[in-house]
Amino acid sequence: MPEPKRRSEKSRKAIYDAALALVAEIGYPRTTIEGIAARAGVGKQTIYRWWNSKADVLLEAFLDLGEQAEQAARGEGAEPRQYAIPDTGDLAADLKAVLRATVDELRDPKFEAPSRALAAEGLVDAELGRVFVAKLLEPSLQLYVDRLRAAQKAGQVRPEIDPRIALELFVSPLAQRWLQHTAPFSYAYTDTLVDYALYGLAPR
Amino acid sequence: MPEPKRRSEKSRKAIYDAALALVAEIGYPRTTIEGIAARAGVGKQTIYRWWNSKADVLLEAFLDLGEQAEQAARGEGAEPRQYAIPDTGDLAADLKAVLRATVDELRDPKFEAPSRALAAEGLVDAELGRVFVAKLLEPSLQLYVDRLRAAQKAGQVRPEIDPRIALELFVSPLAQRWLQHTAPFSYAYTDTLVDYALYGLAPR
Amino acid sequence: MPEPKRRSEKSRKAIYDAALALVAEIGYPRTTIEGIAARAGVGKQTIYRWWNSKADVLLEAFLDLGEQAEQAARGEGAEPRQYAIPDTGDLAADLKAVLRATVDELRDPKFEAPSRALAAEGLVDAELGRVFVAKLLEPSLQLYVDRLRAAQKAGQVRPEIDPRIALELFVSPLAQRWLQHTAPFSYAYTDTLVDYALYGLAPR
Amino acid sequence: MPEPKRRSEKSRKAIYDAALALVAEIGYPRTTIEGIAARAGVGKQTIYRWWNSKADVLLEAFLDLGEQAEQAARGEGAEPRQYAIPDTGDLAADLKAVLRATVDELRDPKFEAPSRALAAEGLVDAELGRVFVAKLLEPSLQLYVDRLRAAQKAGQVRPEIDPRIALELFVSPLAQRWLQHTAPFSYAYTDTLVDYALYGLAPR
DNA sequence: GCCTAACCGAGACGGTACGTCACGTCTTAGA
DNA sequence: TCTAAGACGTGACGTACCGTCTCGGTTAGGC
Repeated sequence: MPEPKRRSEKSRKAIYDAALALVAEIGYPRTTIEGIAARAGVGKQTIYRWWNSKADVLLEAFLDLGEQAEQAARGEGAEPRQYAIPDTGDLAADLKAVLRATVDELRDPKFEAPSRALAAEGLVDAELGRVFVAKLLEPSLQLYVDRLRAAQKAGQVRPEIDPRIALELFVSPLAQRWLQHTAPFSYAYTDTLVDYALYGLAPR
Repeated sequence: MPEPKRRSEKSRKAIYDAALALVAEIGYPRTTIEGIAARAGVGKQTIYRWWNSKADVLLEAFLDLGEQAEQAARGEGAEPRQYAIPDTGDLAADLKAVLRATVDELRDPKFEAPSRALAAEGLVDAELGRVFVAKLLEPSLQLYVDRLRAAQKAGQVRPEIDPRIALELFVSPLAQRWLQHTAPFSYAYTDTLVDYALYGLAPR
Repeated sequence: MPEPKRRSEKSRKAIYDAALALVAEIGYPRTTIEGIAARAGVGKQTIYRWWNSKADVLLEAFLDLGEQAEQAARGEGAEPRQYAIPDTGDLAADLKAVLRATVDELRDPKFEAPSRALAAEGLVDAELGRVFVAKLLEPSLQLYVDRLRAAQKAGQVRPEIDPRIALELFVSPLAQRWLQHTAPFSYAYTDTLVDYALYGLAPR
Repeated sequence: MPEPKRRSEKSRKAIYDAALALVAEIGYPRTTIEGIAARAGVGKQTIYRWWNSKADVLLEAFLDLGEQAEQAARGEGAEPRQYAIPDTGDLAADLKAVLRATVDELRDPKFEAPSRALAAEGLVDAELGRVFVAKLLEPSLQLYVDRLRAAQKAGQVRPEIDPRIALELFVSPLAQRWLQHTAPFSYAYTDTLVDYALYGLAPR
């Protein structure tokens, strides 16, 4: 039970950097705790003192990366609620815009390696999966819930629809194509998903 | 390089059995090639001669399991095309029935451990992922394509709909809930997915 | 490369003991590094960290055995130069006595297995052979050189004789009989060697 | 229990060649039975059928090499008893000549690698050692016995001398210097050995 | 402003599994 | 019918990391 007050901030950052760099460079499976420690110029014990596994390290590093990005964004723009889904009144357009942005983000190689690795590890390591979903996935999904509820109020979505399920109609297909490379994804694809989801497959 | 004609069928089966059993008993990460070899009563080299990795072994073992199951089914029933989606004329009912069956199957612990492990490994190992998708995923998805095309002919699905994308509206959400435990799944859930997908979120 | 200061003395001793015991029990060829590690309760890496080969381990173990024996002898006797050849004035008698003692020593099964193994390995592994000769053989031979030089001063050996060559006349035959079992050896044999060497084969 | 009548002569020769070549090229320890079989273009079983170990193969190959050399010599010269020690009446000169020839032979790299390897293996493998000594060593030594007995009859060696021991005075030192590299050897050295042995170390 | 307890880097340790090599046995295709 | 080819179970190799454990040194908090 270490004393967080004495914790070295410099080492913590160095470990995050080393972990992210190694996963990007050589992939998650070949990234080792010894490698992270060596790259960070840190003793192995310093890692074992504060984390339980390399997945743990990477998860925190990735969360930290997100926070930094958020703070950077918060810093320049005056807008405090950066990460909400826009509401122009046109639900289809708003969803398409957000999904297109998501496509761009998923293609950023900087995010791809660690998030794919964490997703994979989360499938097998239940505890990590729980944290991964709670910390990274659900907050994003909640934004869709909010936007869909607004759309319900505006009469653009049927009132009996459960937004938490509804969002999966377009989010999960994109996630699956990304994670499993089942098929390529593009703006056209996400646009189509939104149209299909909103207007259904059956003739109207 | 090795000569497949001289391959020992007994060893191959024993390796399949051992791999599946170990993954089920102690989980994929703690399953080792040495462990599989020992359990199968086989030399390590016999595994390395025919497979590249433990994921490879497990994938083939799982495919073999599927083939055996299929042959068993083919044996008792007279029906040669066992694995098609039924077509009663009622698309919604047919899809709901198939998804309910899928829910049951995904809950079978015998299938859960290896398929979850393979899915996870496929996310990170591109080559394995490709094979996983091609051999296990796509054949199943093709059945939905067929059924949706039939529905289009019957006028129950709009003709401009792309069935390969349409099927993702209900298949991917289920897959994601199963893989990532983002939320529980049930018959009610899959029924809802089918309804949402067929009739859309927007008011009709 | 490793830091000798942090070296575990306990492990080192345990490895020496295990190596000597195994060579004595099952013979050198069937002694393995894994076996030594297991017997010593030590990780294989701890052996590979400090030695290059099992021959290396055994050589050091054997040298250590000699040092211990020497220290034990030094401890009880007051004589610091324990290992010189006695000089009673009678060269023939002195040499015979030493060679008889050597015969006894070579028959000690505790020394036989490792030293025979090291000698054999040294024939084939040049580097090991060099060390074997320098650390084990030459120091002993030097004692003969000293004794023969004293004999030269006393007029018992012709002054033009090279002691380093002369000693081989009785040492090498004994060594060869021991190593290659070309013929049995006994006190009578070594006595004969000394007589032949001192007085020559030709009539006087 | 194989049937020697059906044995393939071509394979036998090919195995000898391969074994000698490999030992010369990569050394005895890195020579393997699989390597010999591959090099000889022969199945492993063909080796295991006729020999017990790689030392066995090498020993026979080496003996065969000697026989070939002998037959070649016998072929050109008319002299049937090629390998006796000459008797010019001058024992010292005869021995010096033979030892000089031996020095030359020991320096021949073609013989060095296999004979050194066999000697080493013979130290540790008792059965092989026995055969090595009986087949290779003793016949040569017997020639010295014969020559020394002749010298005794001629009054050049004291009658009470045991020739089998006497020969070791000059043969063993040379053997040891060669095998163990304890010191270099030269014509001067072997000449010296003969002089010391014949006339003794003590003043006459 | 000093003391001292903690964290720090470094890395040796007992282990486990890796992927490779060679062993000696056994089976098979083809000459 | 014999042989080359080589797959098989076995076991050791030498390496890579695991997670634990010391070791000095440094560093910051409470006295």
